[in-house]
Amino acid sequence: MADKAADNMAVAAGGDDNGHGGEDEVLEAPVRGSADELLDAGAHAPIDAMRHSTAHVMAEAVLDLFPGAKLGIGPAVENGFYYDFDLSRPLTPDDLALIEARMAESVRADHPFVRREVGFDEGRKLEAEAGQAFKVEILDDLAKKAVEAGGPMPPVTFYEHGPFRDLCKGPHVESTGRIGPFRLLSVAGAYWRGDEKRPMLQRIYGTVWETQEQLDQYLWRREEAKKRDHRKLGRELDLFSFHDVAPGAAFWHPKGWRVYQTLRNAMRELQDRRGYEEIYTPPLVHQKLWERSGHWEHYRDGMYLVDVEDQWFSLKPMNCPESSFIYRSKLRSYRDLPLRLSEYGVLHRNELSGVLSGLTRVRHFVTDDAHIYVRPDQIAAEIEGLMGEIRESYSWFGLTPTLTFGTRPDKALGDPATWEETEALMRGELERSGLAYREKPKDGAFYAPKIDIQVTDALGREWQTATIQVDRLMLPERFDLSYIDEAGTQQRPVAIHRAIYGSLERFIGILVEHFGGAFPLWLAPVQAVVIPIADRHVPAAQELAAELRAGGVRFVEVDDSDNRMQNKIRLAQGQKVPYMLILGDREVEARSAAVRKRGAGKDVPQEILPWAELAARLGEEIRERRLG
RNA sequence: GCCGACAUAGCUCAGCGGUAGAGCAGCUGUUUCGUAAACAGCAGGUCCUCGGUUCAAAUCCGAGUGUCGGCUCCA
Repeated sequence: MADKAADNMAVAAGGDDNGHGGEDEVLEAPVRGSADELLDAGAHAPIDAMRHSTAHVMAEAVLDLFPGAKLGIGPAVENGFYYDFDLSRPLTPDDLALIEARMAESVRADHPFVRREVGFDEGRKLEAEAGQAFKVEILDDLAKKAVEAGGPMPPVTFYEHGPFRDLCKGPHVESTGRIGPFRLLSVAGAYWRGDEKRPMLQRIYGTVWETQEQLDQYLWRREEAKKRDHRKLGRELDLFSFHDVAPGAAFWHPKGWRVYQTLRNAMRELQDRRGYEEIYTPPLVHQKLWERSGHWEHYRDGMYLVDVEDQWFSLKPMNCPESSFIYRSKLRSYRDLPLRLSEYGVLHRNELSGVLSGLTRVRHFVTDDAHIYVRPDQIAAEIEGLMGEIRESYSWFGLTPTLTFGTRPDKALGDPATWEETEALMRGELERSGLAYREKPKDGAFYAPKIDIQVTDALGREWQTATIQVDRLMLPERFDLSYIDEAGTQQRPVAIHRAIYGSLERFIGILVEHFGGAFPLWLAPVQAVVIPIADRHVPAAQELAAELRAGGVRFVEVDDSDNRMQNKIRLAQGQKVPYMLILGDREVEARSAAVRKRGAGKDVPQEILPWAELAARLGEEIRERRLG
């Protein structure tokens, strides 16, 4: 923990993670895999008791099939359970089927779960004799804790069913027969106690539910999530690709880049309205800047270094230090504030190879970053403005943001009274914003309280997008920022780090999955396809396309292939194009088009609209960023 | 980075010691068609890379790279 805190202390201006991939600086992370946590398998809700019981049954099956297997821990988790094992060989998917079959036998046998409590020494002896080294370790930790607390040795509880016994706090279902329909899902490596220095165990994940219907529903949701996987849709919709010559960096295809630009332009339009000014600073920056910001000392491993004439430069992992150079490029008056500098800077972070994943975890990305320099008395008003920006921009996607307010951690820098003052301001604005928020005490950055933005997508999955931090210390102090107040004296400004989308890459990944590739008209890379029924209708189709473009529908295609109309419809459908406009003799004659709208059911009567009206309607739908 | 799995045509996949296959997409030709796949032909591959075993390797072994599922990390 101490090391971790030290790292964070040194991050200096580096505070704004701005939502790239994730999380915050955890100063007070719970000790993972602590003995208490290990024993208390999280089985509190009734369904969790069943999930945890299923984990026991799975351990029984594994022990049966792999004599000598050592058991790690096996808690209930969201939607299911897992159990960690140390086995003589790697598991294969075929093994899962075998284990499942063996589990089914145990369920049929309907063994009762029996709780047994013994003295500490006897319990430890039982596990030691069984060769369960990990369990012994858990017990020794418990004993150590008891000694430290000056208390007596705790008793040890086991749960037994049939031939199987496990160190466990419970609770469990009555008997194995009470276990509902289950399915083993996957095998993965997991460090013992989450510590990369400890042995790697094999973790089997499974899911179990009260009813077959619930299991089917869950498996369906998994399938649906797979179908919406942005990596798959990105290929199918020709949005982007990845190549081994640049791991962790997307190659944006024309259609993907349309989405990217549309998204960025929407934010630029909002920022113009809100008085932001856009800047651009160099991506390659000298070592001395990173020394000053603290990155050099503590994040060098995560930075891409470039040797230029025997001097070290780094591709920037964040924008804020450079933003401060522009702030300091001239003397600032209190009248200049708030100064809102936005930047779509190209950032590089050398993420570990194993964590890369599509657009959601990349090494090269761009954030809709901004640094807002304000006087202390302007903080509240600025936050209020930011809350409005968040509410508005997320409404473009039909997403409801949830905010998480992280307050002063124990190891915070600076004066607690100042912290409390800032927090009170922020809390007040959170309340007033009407947005849903939860407070996570002590979850702020060590130099600034922060607000994280999360969204829940159409499948109910939560994603972290961006972060707002009210920084009165790091950027202002480390980079010695000042302004001249009414009295002519130097004052420190406050720097608000903020992003709304966070990483554009990640945000597009989320949107692709949220919409399942069916982007609303304003965001769609192909907004309309004009489908001439026969070749003789092609010239009219071109005319219609031109009229639509003139009306503000930028991305219109004419399918003049010699496919039959049916196939053209099928292809456009597969590309999830919002509007198909079909032209045959009747329509050309009347200068109209048959409108086939994406998602409209068969029972909806088809509209035939004049070209001019179509252009006007679609143009309006785009300008208003309607969701369709 | 760690554990495991995977890598064959643009895509989805089959082949698993004996000179590389399908469907879709592509190209060419025919077809000009009324709301989710017209017909025919052609072309397309250092079987991820490097090394090894073997008379013979897409296939077996090793290393590397990338991807996927997790773990750890995430300024």
